[in-house]
Amino acid sequence: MARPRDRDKPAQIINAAFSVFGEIGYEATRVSHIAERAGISSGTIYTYFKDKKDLFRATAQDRWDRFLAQIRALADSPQPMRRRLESLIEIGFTSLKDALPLLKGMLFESSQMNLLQGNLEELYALIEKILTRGEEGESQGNPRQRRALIRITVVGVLFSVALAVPARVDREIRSLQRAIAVRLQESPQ
Amino acid sequence: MARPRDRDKPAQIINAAFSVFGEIGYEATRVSHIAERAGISSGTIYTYFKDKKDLFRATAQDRWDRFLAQIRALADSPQPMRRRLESLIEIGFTSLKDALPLLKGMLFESSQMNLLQGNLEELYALIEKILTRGEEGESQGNPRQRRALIRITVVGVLFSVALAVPARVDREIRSLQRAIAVRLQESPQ
Amino acid sequence: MARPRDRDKPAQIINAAFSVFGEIGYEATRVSHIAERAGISSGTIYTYFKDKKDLFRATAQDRWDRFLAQIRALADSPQPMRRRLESLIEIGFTSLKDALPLLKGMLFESSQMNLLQGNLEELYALIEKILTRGEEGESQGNPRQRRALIRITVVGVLFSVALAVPARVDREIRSLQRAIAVRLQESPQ
Amino acid sequence: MARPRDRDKPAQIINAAFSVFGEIGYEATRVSHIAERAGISSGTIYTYFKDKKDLFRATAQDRWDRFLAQIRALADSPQPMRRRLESLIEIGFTSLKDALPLLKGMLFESSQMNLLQGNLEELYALIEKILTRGEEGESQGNPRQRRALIRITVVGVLFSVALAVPARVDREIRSLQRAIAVRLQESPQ
DNA sequence: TATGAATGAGAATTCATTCAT
DNA sequence: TATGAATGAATTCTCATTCAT
Repeated sequence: MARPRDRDKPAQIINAAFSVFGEIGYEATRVSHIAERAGISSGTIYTYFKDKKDLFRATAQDRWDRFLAQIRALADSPQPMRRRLESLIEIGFTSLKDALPLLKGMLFESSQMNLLQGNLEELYALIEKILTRGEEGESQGNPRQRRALIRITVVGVLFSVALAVPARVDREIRSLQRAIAVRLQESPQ
Repeated sequence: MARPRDRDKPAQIINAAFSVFGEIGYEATRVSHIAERAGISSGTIYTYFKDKKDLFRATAQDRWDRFLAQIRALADSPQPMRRRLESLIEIGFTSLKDALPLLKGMLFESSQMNLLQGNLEELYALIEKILTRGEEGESQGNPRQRRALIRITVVGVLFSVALAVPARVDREIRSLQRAIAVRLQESPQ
Repeated sequence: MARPRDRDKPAQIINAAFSVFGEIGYEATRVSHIAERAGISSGTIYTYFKDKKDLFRATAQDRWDRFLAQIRALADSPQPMRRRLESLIEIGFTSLKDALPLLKGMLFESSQMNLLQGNLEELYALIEKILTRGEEGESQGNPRQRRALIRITVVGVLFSVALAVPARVDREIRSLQRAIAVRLQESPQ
Repeated sequence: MARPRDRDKPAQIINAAFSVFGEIGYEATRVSHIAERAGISSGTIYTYFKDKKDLFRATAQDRWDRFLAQIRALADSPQPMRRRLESLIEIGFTSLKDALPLLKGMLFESSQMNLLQGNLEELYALIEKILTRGEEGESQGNPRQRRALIRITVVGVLFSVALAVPARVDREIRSLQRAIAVRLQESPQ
């Protein structure tokens, strides 16, 4: 039962980092502030993370991993297409809302862009898989074009929400979600 | 009698700022570096701009103004719809490529988001005008939805390109441009 | 009649300097601010004065010269002693009031004055207590006057010593100490 | 577990500050110089003091507190009046000598002191002349002492007025003027 | 002479990181 | 391991002074 004393400490730090980075952004965030919120001393952070940048990376990765795990499961699920699409939208927007602080506060730093880029690539691939699996027989237009539209849509949704002023975030999410849902139904896609 | 206030100096500074901010981002940019690239002393910058933030704002605004001027002209042009659409895509992607350093290096700072947001609002409105003018008679689906799709598409293109690694920027632009063009032709829009 | 064009310019500058230095102190005064108040450009000041310090010196000297001219005249006047004393006090206090801004604004670090002031108040009170305690029965002249004399003496000693050149500090202290001691013994105080 | 917060560090810093401020004045003092003299890094100063001004205030207050503690004890001591007076003078001058650097270096613009000093010398001489001319026959006490009293009085009046808050300047002038006038009439001078 | 745009040295302060305890 | 005091590098902006006009 006795879990090693500090098994949870990194997670604890990451949670604190997530909220602080999310609230005020990478540059404005003080390591000491994260430590305070995690209920530890700032020195301790350096036991688990190389430096502030590393902590950020770990924090962002942690959230992406959770999100992609869901999408991956979906990509492999035996559900029929239409259901998969609905789930994709559902999961996507829910996760987005959840991870929004991170996206807003942290990813708008040029130094962090690469991080985002890598994760998006995997997401694009998963979505493409979701959208095409089971329809292999039928050529649905140019695949390059399909991929480009996926990219535009994913990125467009992501950053539209990220750019929204806090008071309008929920409304924006609903609005975009509806538009996407409608488009998917319309298109032969 | 004194050296006359150089009318080009602000532009000269803004150009230097544009390139430096664009290359390494707002936070990493040193005012002294901008001065150096502009071939002036750093103190001179403060003759024309209140502080670093003000210089950034002026730089970003300068590029947006050029871009929106083109889009505005287009929105008012008497060309037929199809031609307007082509121009929109043409101008949009050309300008985007031009302003990319700014977008990449500068706008990914949470403090700068508001700036972007305001400018985008006007762009959305202009694009909507371009897409709907002359077709007033026909109700083209839900206007809210149309606006949401415009937002997604504009933001999606903008940030997809911004996120692309430098070596792939041109390819990405071409790819997205083609996808958008095709979609416009397909949709009854 | 045609007075050389700029005969008055130095005086004009000095008057502006007097008022600005007097209002906000030497350090806080900007050369450009003096120029502005004098209605000239800041560069012009350097035609007449070597630098800011020199301008200050000239300004202070100008006022002292006016003041000392009066005192000098008095010292040479054939009036009887009592009349001379009255004039001395009259002139002295009138001039002091006139030159006060200079004294206040320039010779102190204005920002630090409050600090000194507060502490001195307590010191005055303590000294008064020391001088009067146990003699409550006997009214020793006007208490206001006593307090004024305490202030003059404390401040006089303090700043006389502070003004002494380092090599003379000890001598000055001894000299003042002896004078005070003698006075205390003489006065019924 | 961490290096315990050094209880003497603030005092150590204050002592260094006292000497540096005292030697070259507030404005000329560099925080880095104080740190160097205290044998610490400049950053450490900001662990204990908010900023340079706060450090100055603390330094000045520290010395005043020591001084006033002595005077306070004296005010409450059961000694007979004459003894108290002697102690007052003794303590006052000893403390003054001790705190002199602070007074000198901080409360003046050190650069301006010489200016004032030179002018005062002439004023002292003139006043002495006014007070003694025509009375040459009669030896009026010790001339050194007379000069010392003149100095104390002139400087005392000057700086008392300079220290007064603006709203009280007129009242202070009247009060001091009256006290001086009365004293001159009383003394056989 | 006068102007005022340009210069550029100069300094306080912050905060990620280290390391003595 | 945890702590948090200490470190010290690093950067913006001001403003006295210069000098091209």
